[in-house]
Amino acid sequence: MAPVVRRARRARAEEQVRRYDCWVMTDAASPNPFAAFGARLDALHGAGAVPAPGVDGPSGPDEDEARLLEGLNGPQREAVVHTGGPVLVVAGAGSGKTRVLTRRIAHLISRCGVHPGSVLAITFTNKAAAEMRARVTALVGRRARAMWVSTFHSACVRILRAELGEAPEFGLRRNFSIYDDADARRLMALVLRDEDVDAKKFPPRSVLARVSNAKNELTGPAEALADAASGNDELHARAYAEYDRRLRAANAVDFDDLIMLTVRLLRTHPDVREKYRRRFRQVLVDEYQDTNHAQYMLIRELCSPLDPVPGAPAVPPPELMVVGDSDQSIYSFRGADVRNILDFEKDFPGARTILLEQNYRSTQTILSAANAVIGNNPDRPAKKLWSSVSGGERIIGYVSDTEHDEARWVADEIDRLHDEEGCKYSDTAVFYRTNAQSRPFEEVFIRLGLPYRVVGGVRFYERREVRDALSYLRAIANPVDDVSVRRILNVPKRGIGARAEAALEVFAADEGIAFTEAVDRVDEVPGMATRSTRQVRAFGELMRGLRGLVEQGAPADQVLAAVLKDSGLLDELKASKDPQDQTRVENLVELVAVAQEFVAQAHVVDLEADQVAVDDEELDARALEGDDSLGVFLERIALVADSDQIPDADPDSPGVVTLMTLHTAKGLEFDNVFLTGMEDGVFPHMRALASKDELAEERRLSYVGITRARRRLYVSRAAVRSAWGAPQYNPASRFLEEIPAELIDWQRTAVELDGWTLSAGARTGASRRAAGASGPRDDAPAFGSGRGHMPASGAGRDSRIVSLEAGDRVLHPSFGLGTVVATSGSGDNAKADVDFGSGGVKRLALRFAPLEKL
DNA sequence: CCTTCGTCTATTTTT
DNA sequence: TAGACGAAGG
Repeated sequence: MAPVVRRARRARAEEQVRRYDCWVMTDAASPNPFAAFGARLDALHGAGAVPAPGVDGPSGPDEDEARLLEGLNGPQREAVVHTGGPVLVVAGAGSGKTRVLTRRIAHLISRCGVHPGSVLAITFTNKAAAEMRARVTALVGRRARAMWVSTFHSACVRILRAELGEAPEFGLRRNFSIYDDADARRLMALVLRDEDVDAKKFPPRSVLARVSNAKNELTGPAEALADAASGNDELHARAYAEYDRRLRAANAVDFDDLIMLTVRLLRTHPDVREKYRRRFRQVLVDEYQDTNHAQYMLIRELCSPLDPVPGAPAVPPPELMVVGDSDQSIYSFRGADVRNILDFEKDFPGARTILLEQNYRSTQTILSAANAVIGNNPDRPAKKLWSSVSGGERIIGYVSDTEHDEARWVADEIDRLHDEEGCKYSDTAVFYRTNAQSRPFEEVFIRLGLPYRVVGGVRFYERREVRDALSYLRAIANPVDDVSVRRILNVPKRGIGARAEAALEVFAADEGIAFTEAVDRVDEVPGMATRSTRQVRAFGELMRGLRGLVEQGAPADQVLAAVLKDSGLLDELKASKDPQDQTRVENLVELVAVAQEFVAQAHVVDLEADQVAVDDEELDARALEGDDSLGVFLERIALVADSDQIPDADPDSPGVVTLMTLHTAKGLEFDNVFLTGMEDGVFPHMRALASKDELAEERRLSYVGITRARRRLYVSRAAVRSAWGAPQYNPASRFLEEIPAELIDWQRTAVELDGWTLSAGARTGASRRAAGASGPRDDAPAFGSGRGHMPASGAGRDSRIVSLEAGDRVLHPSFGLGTVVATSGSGDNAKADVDFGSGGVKRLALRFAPLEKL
């Protein structure tokens, strides 16, 4: 890099650090979950609605048909106007499905006389929901507000809160808590401990995963027990039953319950079911390929024919449109079942299928790469995306020495795009497979003063102090929520230890009362030290005071402020000398700001409600929420997703670079996309290598990643990557090799050095060799810019293996990366069976084999 | 009862 | 690397 440029960069970096550093840090740590809801409010005010580029311009309620169909291709048009039966829209990446969905809703409302309140649109994230609402509002005006546009989970919460009165047998009241994963894990850990289950053998996490699967299949605990085919199954079923029992006792549900219980409600209460079938005449589901069985059944319940009413005219069943792409199914680990979309025509007889194959997003080069990669998946309905934008720049590839160099290269290239090509930072995104990979990027970006934002990762709402504060709120809103109460019992430290907690627990169990009640009756609890008794009593006082505040109608932000102050949580952190605690204070302050914004927006919505004629049912729903500021706030927080936190691009600012996992990237698009960590073992992930199905899912993930790019796609990998201490030498991702070579312009490639794959910059004079087999090889210049990279460690193979055991990862000069599956013999006869993946399993004598233990 | 220190182990993706 | 957990000392 020329000195002048470097100096200029330094100056700019300093400036940007000044301008952004603080901002970047706090913002990365504290996303505002209500950004999405802000968009909705903007739309209501007729300002800042979010039209897609060149589409959906502002318009009035008297929109005429021609206008709604303008700019649509044949199949899109058909999807918009089709009525009279179920429709499946198979929408390839970038084929304009959001446009189809929004235009269809607008068309239904303004041309078909469909009442907005009878539209139910389900999206994958709150952000997508907010955007859809805004775009429909831009087309048909504010009457669109009566629509239900939400995620599966929010829609179910809404139905449950409204209808639980009809179903006392569920044992839930309307103010139920929603447990997230961490809460659920905590509860399951308690269950397993009390059942004397060995936590080593059955980690709460994995037991919970099975419970989750069962719920996604709509299997209850009794049924799970009946189906149990082994002692193992039985153990899980019993844990499931007890876990559920305690959830109900705490007046709480987990994520999976939201769906399962709603389905059960609709199945067992015909009156409720009929009510919603009558109400929702038009049902639209986005990302249908990611639905699980429970969600599928929910849709079925909602869209099946109505019971005939004697003497009344027959009401036709609700109309259903689902939109999806089986090639973008990337959530099967969470129970998503591609068969839902593949079997749609079978499940909904008379269904029409419409294919959207024209891509409006990417260049043909990018699409060719995507098609080539996804073409390697077996059992895939043939479809080929094509672009009207022919050609396009070649994909740029880069092999770095280490993950730090990779990050450095990415940062330099982003800078170049910004300086030379006039790209805004917000036009660029960096994707990786796992959250842990964000770190090197953050380090380099901070150093260079590149403004960035990490989406996901250690999330704001998962931070300890934030969870503590929220637990207070939940314990206030739902006093029988034992998990929350116990979490905060001794936070901040108030001298209530494990002994006291156990005594309270035993008392609660004996008396059959909630933990909170045991706290209130602490004087009766046997085995309490007087000292502890006093502390527990003070805690009870505190909680009663805070609940009193809510009863007086205090809004969420005030309750939160009182919690932080009265509990001493804030004081404890402020007094701490641990520098981390200062960040915690900032996070709590940020949480208060979030609550304030929530309250302010709720207020605006209320004002709107006064001005706009809203239909009765909308008012019903509002009445349910209106008096419960705290409850609604908690619910919103529980249901925010990572991708909800992505800021809308502001056309005037240079914006920030977005860093996120490939999963989070679904549904988004950027001019410039960096696909990083393209290494076998990283992406595709190690754990997926063994299974065909999982590998296919990884490939779909790569397809999703590639198709996020509008104009430029970059792929990169590191020859050496350190993961938990030790360096890993990962071979090139197989997905790289599935991209036709002529589409990639390698700016830097790897060479093979005595069997070691290293990137070009690591060559050390003597033993260099031409580019070998294990990396992408091409006509690229061997090495350029002379930035003085040093390989992380020498390529020497110095250590003779002393011992190996199953599970160790090893490197062999010709077979490559492998995993030890078994060992045999000892001393000079020691042998190891090593699985080299595509190279097969080899039995190697340790005395001779040039193995390197990693 | 709380703190501290050491050891251990886990690292996929998330509504 | 870090975060979580357990043992032991204050």
